[in-house]
Amino acid sequence: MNSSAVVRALGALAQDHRLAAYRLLVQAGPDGMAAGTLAEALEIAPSSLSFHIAQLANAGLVTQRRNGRSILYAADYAAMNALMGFLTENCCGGGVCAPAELVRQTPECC
Amino acid sequence: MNSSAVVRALGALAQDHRLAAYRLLVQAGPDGMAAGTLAEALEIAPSSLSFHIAQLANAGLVTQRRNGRSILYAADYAAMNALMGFLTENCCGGGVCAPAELVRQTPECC
DNA sequence: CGATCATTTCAACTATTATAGAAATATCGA
DNA sequence: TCGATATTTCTATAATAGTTGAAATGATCG
Repeated sequence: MNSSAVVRALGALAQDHRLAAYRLLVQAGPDGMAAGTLAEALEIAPSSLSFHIAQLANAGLVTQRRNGRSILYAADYAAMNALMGFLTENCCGGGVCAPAELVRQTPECC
Repeated sequence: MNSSAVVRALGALAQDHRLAAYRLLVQAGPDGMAAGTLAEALEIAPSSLSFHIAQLANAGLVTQRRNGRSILYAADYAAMNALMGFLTENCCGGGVCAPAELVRQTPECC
């Protein structure tokens, strides 16, 4: 995960509706949630949800798949791990901290 | 750290120059770096640096103190810890993961 | 196939963000 | 105090982001 991907991921999460949507998806687990359900839960217009969720998807933070007429979105836990790794791996000049250990100890789901 | 503070922190980091500045400060350690030094390292105008660093400071990610004519900025590791904690603490419905353990195992510097 | 449902794309507008240069503020050294 | 240095604030401008409603796309069901 390079700097520009990290900026995109951080920017994707740096908005009320998108952070809320992402957290709903994280809680929803691997099954994910339909776009319409998300829009309803967040109380925003379907087109707004589409606009925001596209940014989360573009940043690689969520995946999408079709199920009948609905499109289900789900959090990508691996991307979250990579983001967290990047934010820690370069700290303290790289010497003192042990980011690899840290990530390894993180449960697979997040 | 509430949702709006997290959005502010993520937004502060979600920009090339600011992410680069923040990482320089993280590497610089507690002594920090002068505003002018940062502007020079990032190759941006002093006024631009001032604009960006103010957002990092407003988000609570960096601290500032005066040293002679210079103003030294330093990364606030506690804020970084809080941000990381928020991003993990609500995952998996709160049941499966062990974020408290995770944070505790993180070295104090990051 | 035609009607319906779910989602995305488009268009138009408003608000926020990023940029650079000039002016203002604050500190230090002579 | 005066001049030099460091940083911030102000001003103006260009670019990006967020919102809504309408139209278009894609998939299902009768």
